[in-house]
Amino acid sequence: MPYPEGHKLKVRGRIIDSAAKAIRASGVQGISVPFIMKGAGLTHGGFYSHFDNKEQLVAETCRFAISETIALLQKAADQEKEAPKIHAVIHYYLSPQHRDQTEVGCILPALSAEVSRMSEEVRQVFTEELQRMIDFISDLAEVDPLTGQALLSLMVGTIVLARSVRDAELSDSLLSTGRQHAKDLIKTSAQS
Amino acid sequence: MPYPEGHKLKVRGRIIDSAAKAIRASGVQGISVPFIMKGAGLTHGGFYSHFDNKEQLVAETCRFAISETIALLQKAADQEKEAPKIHAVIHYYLSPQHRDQTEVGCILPALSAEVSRMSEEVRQVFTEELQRMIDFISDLAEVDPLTGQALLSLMVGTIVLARSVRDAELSDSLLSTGRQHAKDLIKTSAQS
DNA sequence: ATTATCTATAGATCTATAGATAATGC
DNA sequence: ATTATCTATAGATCTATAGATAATGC
Repeated sequence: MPYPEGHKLKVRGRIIDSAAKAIRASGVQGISVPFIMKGAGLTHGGFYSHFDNKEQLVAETCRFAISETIALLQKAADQEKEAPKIHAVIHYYLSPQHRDQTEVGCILPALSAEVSRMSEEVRQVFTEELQRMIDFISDLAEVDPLTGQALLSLMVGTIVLARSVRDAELSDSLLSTGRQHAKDLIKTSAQS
Repeated sequence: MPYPEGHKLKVRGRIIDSAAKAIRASGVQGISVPFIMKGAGLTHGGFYSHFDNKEQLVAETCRFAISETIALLQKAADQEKEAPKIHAVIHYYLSPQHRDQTEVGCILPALSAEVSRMSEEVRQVFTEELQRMIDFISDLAEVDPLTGQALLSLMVGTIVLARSVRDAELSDSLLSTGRQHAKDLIKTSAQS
């Protein structure tokens, strides 16, 4: 057997890693296979021995990136000692840092619109990962899954809009209002 | 003077009209100048006598499309006789119809992510139009502009996610939960 | 000896431009 | 006579493939 055990799998991981950054930063249609491969330290010709096509890479990248995001949110929650853990997640998600670092941020605000227009396969993966995200949020906030859905919708919509405006003040305002109403949303649902 | 008065302006309008549909359906990077021109009944060569480049068309299309959306929402509000007018807007925006008809729907869920990565000029136009949308929503809901921002974030995020999932039940659930929480959000803010 | 990766390239786009042609008002 | 639109094309991409080369384990 040439090459060390698991060599190809590691390289495959590097390609997904490169794709995850590039795609979040520039969108699926905004990056090319050669660009992703360059980011993994390879040339474009080898790509097709790892993936059938670009779409398959996108699907795997979505799965990978959501896991990464959930891990980061979990870490933020674990570090919170006083306030409710969900507040730490809300502050992390709706922070200027998360808004400004698209390439390592959540894929939901970055890719949802584009995924809507992609193949059933990609949308299927996206759906499963979105569901995991909803479950994670609902559990942490100790609310029913429906409230979790609304909370996630609010957070995703806030980041989407905060990223698109060319007005620092408005963008910051969208974030802070989003944080406030996200917390209110949980409180209101607890009362009913 | 050859050609009737205002002929070129009318054709320009037809190009923007075609672009507005195509871009919302497939994204800025998902459509080509030839495709847009074909939709306006023209060939691609003439495009550059109407616009400097594709970006300029996108900017003008954003301006046009938001006006169109505000007009539609205003119409929905005007038709409501019993419930608060903002409820009619919420139901219109978060309807399965709006989710399914991307090409004539609001550009905010369709284009925000892509606009984030475009030129300052496009983002400037987008910002101004987003502000008009926030003002429209706040006025109609009779809430402060900040609450209007959160309400719009929730509505945009809900449509973005509802469009991306391949699971009719989950998608419908996102919409109905979004409607419920949008109304709650207004009620809660009225109390404070 | 085997297989991952590289080089080279086919074929299909895309944006943008230049110059020819067609459609109008005078 | 003037100008909007069309045809043709340059130059730069992009995805995907085929076959050559390089890197490893035996």
